[in-house]
Amino acid sequence: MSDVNLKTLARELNLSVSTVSRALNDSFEVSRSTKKKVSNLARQLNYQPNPFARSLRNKSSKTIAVILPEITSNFFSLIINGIENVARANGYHVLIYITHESDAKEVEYCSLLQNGRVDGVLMSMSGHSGDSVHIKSLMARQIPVVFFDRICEEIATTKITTNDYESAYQGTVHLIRKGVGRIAYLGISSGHSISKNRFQGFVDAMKNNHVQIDPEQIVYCTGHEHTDRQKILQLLSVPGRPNGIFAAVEQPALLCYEIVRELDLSIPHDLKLISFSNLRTASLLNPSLTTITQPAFEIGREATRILFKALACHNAQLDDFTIRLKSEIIERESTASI
Amino acid sequence: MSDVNLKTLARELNLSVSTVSRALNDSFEVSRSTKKKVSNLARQLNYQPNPFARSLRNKSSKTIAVILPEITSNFFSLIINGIENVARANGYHVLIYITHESDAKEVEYCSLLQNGRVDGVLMSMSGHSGDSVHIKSLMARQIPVVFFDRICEEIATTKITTNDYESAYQGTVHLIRKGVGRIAYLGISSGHSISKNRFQGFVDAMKNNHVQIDPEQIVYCTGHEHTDRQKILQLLSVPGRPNGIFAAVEQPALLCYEIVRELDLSIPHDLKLISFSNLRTASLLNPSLTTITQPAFEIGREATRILFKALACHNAQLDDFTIRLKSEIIERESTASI
DNA sequence: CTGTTAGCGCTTTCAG
DNA sequence: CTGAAAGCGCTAACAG
Repeated sequence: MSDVNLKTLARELNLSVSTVSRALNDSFEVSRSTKKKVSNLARQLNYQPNPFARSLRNKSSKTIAVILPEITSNFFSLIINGIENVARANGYHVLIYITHESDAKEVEYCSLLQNGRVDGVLMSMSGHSGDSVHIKSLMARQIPVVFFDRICEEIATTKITTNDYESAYQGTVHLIRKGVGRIAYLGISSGHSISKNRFQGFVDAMKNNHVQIDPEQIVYCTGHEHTDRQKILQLLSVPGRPNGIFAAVEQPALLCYEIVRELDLSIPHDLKLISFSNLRTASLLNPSLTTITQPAFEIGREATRILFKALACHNAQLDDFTIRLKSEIIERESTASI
Repeated sequence: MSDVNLKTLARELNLSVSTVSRALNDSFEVSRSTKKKVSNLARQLNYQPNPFARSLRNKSSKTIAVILPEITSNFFSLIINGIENVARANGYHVLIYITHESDAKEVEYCSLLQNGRVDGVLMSMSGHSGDSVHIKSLMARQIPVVFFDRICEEIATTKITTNDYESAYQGTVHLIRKGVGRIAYLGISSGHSISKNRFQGFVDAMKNNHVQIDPEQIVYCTGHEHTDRQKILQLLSVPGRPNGIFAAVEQPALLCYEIVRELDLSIPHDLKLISFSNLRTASLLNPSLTTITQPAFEIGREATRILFKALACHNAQLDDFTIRLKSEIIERESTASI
């Protein structure tokens, strides 16, 4: 660590520490000429204020935390990109915490942030438990929290997510319009509002279009590849197997696609797929894998903007409302089959 | 921010601040009973030490920074995953800075870190300029820097990367063994050691196997999709076009694959591809897209471990050497054509 | 075993 | 316009 601090500068210039501080902070009450002298020397010695002394004094860290379940999906890394983008533009630093879908880690990280390490938190819940005292306790300490994507409905704050119900509905209709009669649902088992909304969108679309839902063809994946593979294999191996699949999450969709290849089904002729996905390469994967793509970068940016608005107003209470950005249904044109 | 601090605890328990501090730090010189009392109250009031006061005092932040060119590729997000993994296991926090391939931002971020905000830095150079004073200045201030992937050879510190020369060599041989006669090289224009090593591996493999290199078929992409598309189109449109492509970077390979689809070439029969890639979905993309896959997660972990070793020894100087983890050549089995 | 005190580097009254 | 001094919350001598 450098030993260039205010005292160094003050000594060198025969000024007091406070004057130097004021000069660097561009205070009204310091002469133009001293300001010049100070800032010149500061630049020359490459002075950087000690962030901890400053945070300690100002009770503000110019740092925010992102807590999210994973990072190796394109969706979340795009979100981080958006967050970093806005944060840097505001001179803020970004701490990253990955829960790997563990509730316990989420609690641990929240507790780590209880004492001012960050001015605010952006969070996508791993929370399968539905418990949220750790978050409430964070907010009780005046640390604003904004949710993105996997929001927590029971907490009164601002939430950014997508129009999951509508896009699931539209996506299902999309399959139905293609004349697909036996549509399976591929989701993951979790109590997230997101899963619920997507499932409801699927169900309503089916009902409103008088397509029957076969309970056997509603598959909840676990995230364990082996188990999920069995489930999907079974789904696709029986005689009355589906000829369309609506996947509410990306990972099972990819697994499904792999299995389809192994079973040597002909896509898209025997099976049409639509999936929530932010894979940039989805278009390369298969012409029939129509995607419901969420505006990830924009989600990250918007959540961060909202957080900063609160921070700017001396931690003004965040209003309790949900912004739903629109997902886009992207259909591949090609009809090549594999 | 919470107002539970050492003073609060001390007042409540009729102890001095220093005793409370010692008790919480599990010092030798405090009785078992007071330790109990203190830690009980601390837990009860959910006491969290103020990180800034601590950092200011200890001159250590328990935080590291990751500076890297981008995050939305699977490769880099896997690396971050590895970094976070080791950092958290050591009780460290992780700050993220994305340069978006901009040298200026890299310089800016390094300067932000000059004054103790972090104890160490993990870095993958965007540096196209080859300039590295900003990094030297960081190290001059006793902040250890470990490079990963895009290392900076002229800086004397530890570097973690992969055996790029060897795997490029092997990859090329792989194509040659398949009987491919006209092999194009797809890279990006940059002075990175990585690019150089991969290119050299390609060249040497070609020479040693007496396959001629056609200068027309060495294409350097820019990262601008439109330009790159033109270049690749041209490469594939001429009569004596290549029947094999060695891609030293993932992005041009994907672009290439897209174009191939548009041109309706038959893969793998008319064109065999091999590419450096960490796409988890590469196997789904195409059976012929053999990949050279870098151990990204392990790169992240190893770099972080090495950094911590230095931090543990009171910022012991990091030795100047390069660790080269092995990439894996993964060939898809299927022979289906698109 | 415990308390007193000084000081990390900074900002901000309060006095000139 | 500038300086002296206090204090943010913590740790670590030093003294009992």
